[in-house]
Amino acid sequence: MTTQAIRKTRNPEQTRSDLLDAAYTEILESGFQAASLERILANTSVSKGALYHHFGTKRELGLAVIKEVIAPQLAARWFAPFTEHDDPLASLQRILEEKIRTADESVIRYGCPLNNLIQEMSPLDEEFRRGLQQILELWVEVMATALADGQQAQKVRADVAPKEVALFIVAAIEGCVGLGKNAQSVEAYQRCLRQLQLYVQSLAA
Amino acid sequence: MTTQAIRKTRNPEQTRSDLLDAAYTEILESGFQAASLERILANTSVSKGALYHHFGTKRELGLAVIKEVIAPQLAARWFAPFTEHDDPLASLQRILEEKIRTADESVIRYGCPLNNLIQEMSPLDEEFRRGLQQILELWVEVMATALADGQQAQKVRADVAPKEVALFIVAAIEGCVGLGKNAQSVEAYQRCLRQLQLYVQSLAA
DNA sequence: TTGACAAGATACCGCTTGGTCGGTATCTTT
DNA sequence: AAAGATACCGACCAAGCGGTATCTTGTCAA
Repeated sequence: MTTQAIRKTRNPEQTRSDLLDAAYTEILESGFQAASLERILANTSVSKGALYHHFGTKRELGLAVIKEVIAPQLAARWFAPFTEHDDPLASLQRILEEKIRTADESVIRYGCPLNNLIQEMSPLDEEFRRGLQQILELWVEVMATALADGQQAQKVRADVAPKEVALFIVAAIEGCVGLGKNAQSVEAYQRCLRQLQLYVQSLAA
Repeated sequence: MTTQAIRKTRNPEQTRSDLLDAAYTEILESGFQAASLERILANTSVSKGALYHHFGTKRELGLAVIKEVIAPQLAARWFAPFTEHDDPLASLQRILEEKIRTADESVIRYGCPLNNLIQEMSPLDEEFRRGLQQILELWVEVMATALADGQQAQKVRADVAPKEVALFIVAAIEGCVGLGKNAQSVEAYQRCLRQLQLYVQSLAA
């Protein structure tokens, strides 16, 4: 009875990836709970049947976005640069400098996707929380290791506790993004990160 | 036709205040968008008619929660202590110490109501954003003034920029709460605040 | 005592939501 | 080429949502 077939050729991986991308955007704009499947579908021209073929529930889709979109994105933007040099403070300063330089409307408008989901979902869904926590722990660990290495190389003060300081720096970063987001001010975000730079500088041996 | 009248005696102010309290809790637990009016009503035994007599829309209720519940609460817990002494760093250390000492499950579970609403609502509703921003600006201003006073009293390093540092400290606080919340760990929250204490200490003249 | 209005009650509405289901088209395997 | 599995389609559904309309009742000034 039903006439269908808009998608002539099949491409399940592409479909799945399209859904993840659209879901990521929708979640970034509206949060997870308020994210509308209909809107996601409208932005992908994927049918509801296809969606529910790839993901069992909205929740599964959300979890997949965390693992397959947000985690890699943050890894590329924040973790990777640490492995490049042996002076962690210089690396961190460079990362922060880059963030300050490239700060624009889009970052300030929707903030950090990780932080957004933490505030919204971590008290409501244990599996969401674990997914987000995994990213967070990796981030802290990468930074803590870098700081410890820096201590060995005599470039970081001996009295800093790598794990604690790494935790604090991550917290400060998320805080800066959050404040910038509410002020809707790229400049406030930059001023906040500048103070973080000064703090990082104070860790030097 | 309708049999009614559960509330024998009237008390409009009490009703309003009950609604604000219940809405505050519901928003804290579910976020604003996912907050259910029906659930708020169920927790107050107030009727829908009464709710819509006091508040025109759900949105108005949310804005009232920000102005009449969250703002005073934060003022009492974070701003007020500053006015008590002339050494801002000591005041801040004392506040942080207090937060570390009294940190418990409930703080860690739902996080900071201000930060929650910022992440969720500030990109979606300009009036929400302004309401939240007002609280934020007051907070930063109180702290910046205290720092500037501290500089006059030679208790704060002369090279710190009061406004910028105040902004950073607020960001760091929100960040610490956020991380503790996702880790669901009072201890992580405390460790994070301890590093903030060390930072604050480093501002001393 | 009464009239007017504020406060509160409840049934109802349109709409969106996440999710289901029977069916079809394409791809892979044999 | 037949068969079976995978990918996809879209109409449909119950439930919950915020909001409205119409009503009753408590309060208090005149």
